[in-house]
Amino acid sequence: MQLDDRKYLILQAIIDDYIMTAIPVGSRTISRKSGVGFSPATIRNEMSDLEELGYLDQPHTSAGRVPSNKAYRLYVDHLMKTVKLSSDERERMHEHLLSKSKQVEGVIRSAASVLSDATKYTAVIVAPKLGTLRIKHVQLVPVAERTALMVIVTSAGIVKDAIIRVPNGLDADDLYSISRMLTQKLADKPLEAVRQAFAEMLRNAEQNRKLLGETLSVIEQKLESGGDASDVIVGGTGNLLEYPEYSDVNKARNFLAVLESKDKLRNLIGRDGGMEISIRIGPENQMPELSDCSIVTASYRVGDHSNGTLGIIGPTRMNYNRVISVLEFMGRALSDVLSEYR
Amino acid sequence: MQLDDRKYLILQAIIDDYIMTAIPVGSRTISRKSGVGFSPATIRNEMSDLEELGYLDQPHTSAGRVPSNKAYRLYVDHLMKTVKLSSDERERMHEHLLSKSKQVEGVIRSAASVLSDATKYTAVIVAPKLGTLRIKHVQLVPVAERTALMVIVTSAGIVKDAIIRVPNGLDADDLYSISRMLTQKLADKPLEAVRQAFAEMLRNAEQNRKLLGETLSVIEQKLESGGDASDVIVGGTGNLLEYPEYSDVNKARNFLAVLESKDKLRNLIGRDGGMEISIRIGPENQMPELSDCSIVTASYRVGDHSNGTLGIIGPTRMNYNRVISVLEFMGRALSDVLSEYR
DNA sequence: TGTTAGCACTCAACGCATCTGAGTGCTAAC
DNA sequence: GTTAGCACTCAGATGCGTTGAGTGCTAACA
Repeated sequence: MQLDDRKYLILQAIIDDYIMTAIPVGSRTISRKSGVGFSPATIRNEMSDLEELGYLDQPHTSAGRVPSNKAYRLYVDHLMKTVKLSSDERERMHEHLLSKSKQVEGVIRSAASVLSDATKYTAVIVAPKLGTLRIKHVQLVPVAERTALMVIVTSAGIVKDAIIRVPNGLDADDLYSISRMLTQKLADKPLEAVRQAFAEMLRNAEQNRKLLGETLSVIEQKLESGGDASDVIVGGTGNLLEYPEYSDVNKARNFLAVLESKDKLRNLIGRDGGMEISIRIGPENQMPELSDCSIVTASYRVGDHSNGTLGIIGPTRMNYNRVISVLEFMGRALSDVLSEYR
Repeated sequence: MQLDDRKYLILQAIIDDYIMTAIPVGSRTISRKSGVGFSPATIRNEMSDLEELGYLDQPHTSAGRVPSNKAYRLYVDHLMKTVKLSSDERERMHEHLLSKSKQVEGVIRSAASVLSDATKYTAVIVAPKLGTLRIKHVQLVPVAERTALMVIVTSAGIVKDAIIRVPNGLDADDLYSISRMLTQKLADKPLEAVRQAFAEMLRNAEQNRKLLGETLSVIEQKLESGGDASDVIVGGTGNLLEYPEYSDVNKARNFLAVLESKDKLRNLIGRDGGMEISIRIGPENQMPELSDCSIVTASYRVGDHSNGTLGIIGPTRMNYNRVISVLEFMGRALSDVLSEYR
């Protein structure tokens, strides 16, 4: 059996309706819709076919039909018609995005809150991986006896820090000159070159080998690691509770637990860096806790080589349409705002 | 009517029971408890008195009694017997606290997760206000045309940054020397002295007045403002859903909304800096959304003058006892770990 | 005089039967 | 190929009696 135009039409109508109402859709409902000129009986026949083809599920005999994940996949790939955001709304979002700023993290936070407000789902934004950025400045600041804080500033205006131990007998001035040396050697280099510079420095170092060694290993670790908890920012945590599919407290708790483990989230959201828009529906996101959620992600650019990810997590029956528009817009807006800082 | 020993005993028994079960307590239940040698009838009389005195409420005629906020207040002030944490448990918490570290923020995050795990409620930790810390280092790093990132490192190893505009004609070297100057003038000064130093610098500055002006105003703003969103860290968001009082989705959503607005949270948790342990029960915390929550806070020290706050938010029938023990312990532990960095 | 047994009373919660209506599948007519 | 008609299904709402934990009151007891 093949999908003809009428089947597409009906499937689309069902999905559109279910996305809005979350209640199983009956043949009468579809029949009444403008644009569909068939009687309930005809629709029923088609629905029966669609169910056999795996696009619809029926919770129980006397209920309407519910789109399957396969149906959503078809929907986002072919059926969905895209809508544009009103310029008014774009305006508002852009404004809100700039409202706090002054800090990269602040901008990202604003973005998360704009995203979640605009979509009514949960927003997650992952900062670009340090390893893909370039170092701008390294500074060792003595904070206590034999302890210093290492601050790394990257090209995107992202700042990372770590506490390191300092060997005896090094005073503030020593740390300053080491900082200057590190900055000179490492500035504007991509990760590969940084590693090379490390090796060279260690070879040539007559004194302070130990400190240099530790410093470099911390930097390397920062650059290579996926990132830390502050790189993942979540907005609209509570939004999911709006939806009937999460009125089950247990489900809600599972969901919140995922939102708290930033590492999982980073893997989930941050993984597809390159693509424009990525949509994962239900089980496609490989995570049993989120098997009835969909995740839509886009990316934003920071500088030339590096990008972060912004994403929306919502029920599989989410308003893909709108979510995609919002994500596309915010991806661009965020890129613009952040490259101002670069 | 006065509270005699027996009334205290019974009230305590009722509260203890209700804290554990969350179901209204009947006279039989109390009568059966070891330590209370009276028949249900006697208990009933006493309960009736306690209700008249405002310590107990009755959801409906044929239900047991529930402690009122007044009762909880009496409980935490006089009735509650404190328990000690097992050394085993202390050990485990301390270990977990050190597990990530390397960064002040990382330690605080760990602390939040330890707190929420240990209590099964929601934990909030507020970093010390910048204004109470001392500046260790100021650095202006050029990140783009006419734009620089200002990084401020404080004595506690806390790092803040902000984007600032740079007037035309200043190159990296200029920014470096200005950084050095700022660091020299501002290092180790408390807020008052910093302000004075500002004034003096501005008076003497022949060139770069504009940049200096902006820089200083940003620093001042950072020092005086309550802080930004990253200063408030929440753990165990989902824990509250464990409790029957939050099985109402609406309540849960309200609660989550409060946890998302970091400003409100900071006001709520960070307000009583000085006191050892502060307990606010229900309406005492002046926030309608949290009128059936209790908030218990303690503080941790960073350096000599400065302290942050750590707190637990839970239902009014929370296990005050345990929460207090855990907060006291973690307050000390956090102070210890963070002063290592100082 | 304080304590307790006894008893009638209350009322949320539970189980159970019934009703309702949205929805289906099938058949026969158009 | 489409549709009207009809019997059938079944979750969810509604109504109702039962249950049992809990109370308050009274009278007897130590």
